[in-house]
Amino acid sequence: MEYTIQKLARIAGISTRTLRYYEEIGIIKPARIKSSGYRIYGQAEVNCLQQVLFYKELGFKLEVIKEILMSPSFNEAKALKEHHEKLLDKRKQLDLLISNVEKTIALKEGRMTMTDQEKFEGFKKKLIEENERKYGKEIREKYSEDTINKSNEKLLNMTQEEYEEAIRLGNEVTSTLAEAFQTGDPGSDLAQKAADLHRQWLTHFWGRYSKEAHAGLAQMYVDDERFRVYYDEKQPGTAEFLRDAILIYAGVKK
Amino acid sequence: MEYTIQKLARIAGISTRTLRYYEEIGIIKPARIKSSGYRIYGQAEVNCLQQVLFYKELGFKLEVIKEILMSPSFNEAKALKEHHEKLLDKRKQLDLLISNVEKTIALKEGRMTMTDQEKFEGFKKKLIEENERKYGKEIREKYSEDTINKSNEKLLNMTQEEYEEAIRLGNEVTSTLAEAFQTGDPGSDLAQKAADLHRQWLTHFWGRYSKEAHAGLAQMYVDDERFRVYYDEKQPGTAEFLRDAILIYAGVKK
DNA sequence: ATTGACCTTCACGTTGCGTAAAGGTGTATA
DNA sequence: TATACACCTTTACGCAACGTGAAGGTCAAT
Repeated sequence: MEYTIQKLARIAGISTRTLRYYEEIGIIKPARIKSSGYRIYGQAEVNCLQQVLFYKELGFKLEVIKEILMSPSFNEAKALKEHHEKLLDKRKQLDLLISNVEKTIALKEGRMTMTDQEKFEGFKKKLIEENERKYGKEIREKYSEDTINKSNEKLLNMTQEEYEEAIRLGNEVTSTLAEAFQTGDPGSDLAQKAADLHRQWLTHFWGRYSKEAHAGLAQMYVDDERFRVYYDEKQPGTAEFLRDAILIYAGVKK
Repeated sequence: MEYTIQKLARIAGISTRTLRYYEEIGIIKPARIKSSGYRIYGQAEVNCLQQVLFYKELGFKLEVIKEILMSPSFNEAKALKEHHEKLLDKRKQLDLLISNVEKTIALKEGRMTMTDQEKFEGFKKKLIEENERKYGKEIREKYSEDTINKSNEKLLNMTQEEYEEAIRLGNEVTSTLAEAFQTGDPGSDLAQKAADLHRQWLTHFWGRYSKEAHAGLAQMYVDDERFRVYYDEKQPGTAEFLRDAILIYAGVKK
């Protein structure tokens, strides 16, 4: 049986380039070459190629395969064992690498969360300090020490996820409120939704909820200039609107 | 602190070529370049290089390292985990390869020893059969059945190493004998050495040694044409010479 | 004669540098 | 000041095992 280069490549499952390359480095030569220059391979070449591919699958370098196949005196058993040793060394190296990468991942993860934790903790503390500095005295006067302390404590004990949820809720309150403000009606569904969101937001900081406290806070939003500015910033009257919505929500007003 | 390319290479433990290559592929650029064209690196570059080498040790490709270091938004954790996955895949591949090589070694060894064993066993059996066919009757007449059977049994139980040792000894007997034959004196040191080697050779086939049996065998080498031809083949008179040497060695002659 | 599949050689690209070659620069010393 | 010597520069080939064209010739069938 005779094969053209492509036929041999197909039965061997390799490319014609590979066959030409093998010829180039002297591993397999065609049985003969036609006058047209076409390579013609015979059965012997098929067998040889089989051997080559076998050793290649075992990860031998082509130069070594060439040596093995070219000189029958070549100690194949020795070559196999040496190759085996080399592969074991390679695996050792690889294991070391993997272990190092794993260590790095653990370390980075540790440091990341550490860093983030630190940042987060620092952020929360700063928030509380700022609250204290800004509103401390007055709030402690208006609300019981207990409420404030619990609020701060809760803040400090919040996980990052909880914190982010609280922030998200806060933003939702703001946006819903802005939208509801357009209706002009603190009793409207949207305004009541804003009030509800505000309650949810509040419970993230206050341990428990009471209509009275909620209503009281709402009133404070109007009474205290600093809070009022925060809400009125974009739309004057928003603080008052929120207070009314909350009062309705809390059932102290209709 | 400013560094020339070689100084930086030295503190980093790499070559200047490597630094220039890193510059070529856009990983590290010198802080500035002097009018002479000399590259000058600063502290920032030292730090950057440190990062590069760190990732390189973890087996990252330079292109990936570049991405990691160039864009701070790059998800390093993800890159590490992907890399980790790739390394695990690589190890799996390697394990498979090693297992295949091991199987091949076992197979080849198995086949080799099997083949050799088979060859060897067959060879031994043929030897005995031949012995029986050639000399059987007569030898069984001259020596006891017991001696013959024991000899054959011993032959069959010989390991390949023992067998090869016996062959080797046999060859040594022949060569030493040929050399000793030149002296013309069966009592010479060399002839006695040949006799001793012959005894050693003999004990490989006979379980135990006795001067009498040795002397008897020696006599047979002369009396039996077939044995005599074997020894006299290269030098006529060798069989007789060996017999005399053995008789002296065994102490039955002086 | 033309198509379309197949063949040829030549040659560049891949990865991470090693290793020259050919020639300019910096600095210490005779 | 000349010179030696260490250091610098750019350019470019080499490595392993092919992949991937490009440019052009061959074969078999229509």
